[in-house]
Amino acid sequence: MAIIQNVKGMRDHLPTDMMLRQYIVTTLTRISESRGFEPLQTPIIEYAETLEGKLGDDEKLIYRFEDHGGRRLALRYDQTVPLARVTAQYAGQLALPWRRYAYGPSYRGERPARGRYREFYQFDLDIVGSSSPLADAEIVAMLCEALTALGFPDFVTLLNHRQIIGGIARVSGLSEEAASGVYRAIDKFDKIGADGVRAELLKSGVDAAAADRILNLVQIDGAPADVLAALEQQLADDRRAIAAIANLRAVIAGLTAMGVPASQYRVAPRLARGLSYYTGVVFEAITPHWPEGSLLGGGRYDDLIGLFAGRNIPTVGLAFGIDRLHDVMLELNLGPRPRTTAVAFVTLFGPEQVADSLALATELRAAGINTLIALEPGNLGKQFKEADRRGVRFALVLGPDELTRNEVVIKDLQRGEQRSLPRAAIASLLAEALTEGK
RNA sequence: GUGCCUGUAGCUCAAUGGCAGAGCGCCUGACUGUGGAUCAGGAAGUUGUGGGUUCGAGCCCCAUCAGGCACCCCA
Repeated sequence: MAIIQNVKGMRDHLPTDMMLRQYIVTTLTRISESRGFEPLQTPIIEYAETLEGKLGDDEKLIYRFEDHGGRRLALRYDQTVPLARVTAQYAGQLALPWRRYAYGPSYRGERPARGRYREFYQFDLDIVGSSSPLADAEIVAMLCEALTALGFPDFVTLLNHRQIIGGIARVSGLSEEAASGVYRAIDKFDKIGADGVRAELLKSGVDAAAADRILNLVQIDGAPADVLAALEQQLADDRRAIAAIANLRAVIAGLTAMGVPASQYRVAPRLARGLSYYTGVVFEAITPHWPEGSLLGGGRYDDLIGLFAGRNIPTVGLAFGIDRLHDVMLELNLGPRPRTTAVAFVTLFGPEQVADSLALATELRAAGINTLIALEPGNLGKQFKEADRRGVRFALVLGPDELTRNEVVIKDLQRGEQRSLPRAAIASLLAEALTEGK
């Protein structure tokens, strides 16, 4: 007996969901290509060794297996490590800086929950081979542009820099080793609050004075310029943090020059982000409608590609979580909700009219109108019902009367209006209705 | 990976340990050149799966699978 069930954490995406998902991907693709980003696709399967050693603790979530030839393989954990591999492998062919986008599934053997799946789709944007703050700004600007285009009413992009967090840890007298526990604790600030973070810090061995200092710094809030000025004062002794603050200032200047509204981003010293390969600017977008975590996030990782390439290739990138974007858009009722891909439904009046009706459908498709045909001639009521149920807006009838007059009956099932028009006029009328609908 | 909650028709959910039901959806017809509304009828279930307790289990117990929540972590 066959098992009729999805593998844990793996989902089917039925047409209704797919149409919204494709809208999201199409929107992101358009934004990417408008800035000259180029598409890349890599295999879902990599050598396990390629993925190992880049992810820290998360490595235990990698799906590993052996193929028929005894090779140690793994399903990709994200699209960033494969990008690093490609950049190193095709170093001679890729002109840097290189802007690349990629869309596809990745796999993590986590316990599934809402918005968290073992197979999940990401849309990645990266600028490979530039350390310019304008590269960081461009990625963040695209993030804001994308969420705006998708119709998100109230998202905020939180910005921070790894060396600001590092500086906070260092001026609080913590070692590099203790710092990672600090990152994890402060990253939870929005979830567990100041007291919760304090408790976590104490638990991970930070003394009370240092914990208070950290909490103090991490809670600095306000306009980006003010936050950075306050941090500059507090972290004056830490050269790396000061450089990071200057870097963030340059990024923000870029955002302003690129026309990103100031309401769409904030500097948040408490933002840490988990992935261990980030080295510079980090950011994530949050919305009150998704308390479970970030919608998407990214940052600068200047060392990762070097592990493959053998030379330093600074890179900044971003990953949209398509599954989460889709789930939130469903809840907020954002984006279009087509029920079908077809605009017109050509009925089959009777066996004698099949050939003419199919020819009509071909004409419409040639004119760019997505057209569905009935498969059983006769019983128009049933055919109209099918068109309506499918959510196709226009039903067309080519019966004996219409054929002698060289006309077509077109019924707008949405409005309930029906007209008989010259056959030649149908395509342009449908095309018109299409553009009006947008 | 740990703890807790849930699983009944396609969907949303009822059913004190005692005959498995409703609404929506679906199919047929009223309506052989027209969908939606209305009316009439119909199909639909191994109660996630496998064991156990009981005269009797959708309900209680054990296991297992899947989903959700909190940890952990992250998209």
